[in-house]
Amino acid sequence: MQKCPVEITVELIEGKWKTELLRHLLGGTKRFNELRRLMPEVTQRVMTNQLREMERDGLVERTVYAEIPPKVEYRLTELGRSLEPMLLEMLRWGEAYVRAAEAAGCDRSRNP
Amino acid sequence: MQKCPVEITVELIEGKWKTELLRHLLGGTKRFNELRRLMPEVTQRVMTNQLREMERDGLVERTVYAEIPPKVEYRLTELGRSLEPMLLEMLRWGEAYVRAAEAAGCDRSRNP
DNA sequence: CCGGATCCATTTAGATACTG
DNA sequence: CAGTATCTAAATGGATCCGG
Repeated sequence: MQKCPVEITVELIEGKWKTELLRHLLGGTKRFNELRRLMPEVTQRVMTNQLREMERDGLVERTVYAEIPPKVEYRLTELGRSLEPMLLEMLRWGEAYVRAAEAAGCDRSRNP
Repeated sequence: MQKCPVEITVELIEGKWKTELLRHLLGGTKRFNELRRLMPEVTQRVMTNQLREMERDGLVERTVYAEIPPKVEYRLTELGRSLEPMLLEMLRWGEAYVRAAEAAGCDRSRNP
């Protein structure tokens, strides 16, 4: 059976930190430690993983400069930038959801 | 720190079978075994879990009829139905992605 | 500065059997 | 018919240390 494109889309952005990374990268090219400073809660290993997955998926480009000290830049590919309108849709839906869920007293806490 | 609404949106639909369940439920109310027949690869336990999570999140309504044999219906709430336009956006983006990734020879296989 | 190598904790899903 | 109960497997994320 052929996998639904919606599912494919979800898989591309469902890493724990990917949407935040995408948000920062939509603002322009960033160096590795720049991203680390923007997201201090993420460990180095996990951040590398998430970025490499997005690279493999064709959303992110990685440029290594042969310098001492090393310098590595991450930027969105055209495909990555093409996510923006969809992410905005998701943002607006999410905002509406939060309002609706609060109004309905829906408890979204994961620890009952 | 406040969690990004995009991230919230992703969390609501990122279960392995949730988008498929949503697709079926967008077509109308379904009984439990009806869903099972539509998705034979999912085990009972997992299907129950995913449906219950979506119920807790306010996307799905569950109606139990006090009959023998039991009858349980699942249907989308208004909030759940409000996902449709966003899911269509994601569908269209996903389709474009697949075409672009294939054209670029991007290997998305998870087992190198 | 960037990240690889290890080891561990947690979460998620699947297999299988049983029940009101 | 529509679950629950157990057990196990796999995936994901995190902590920590090491290296060019």
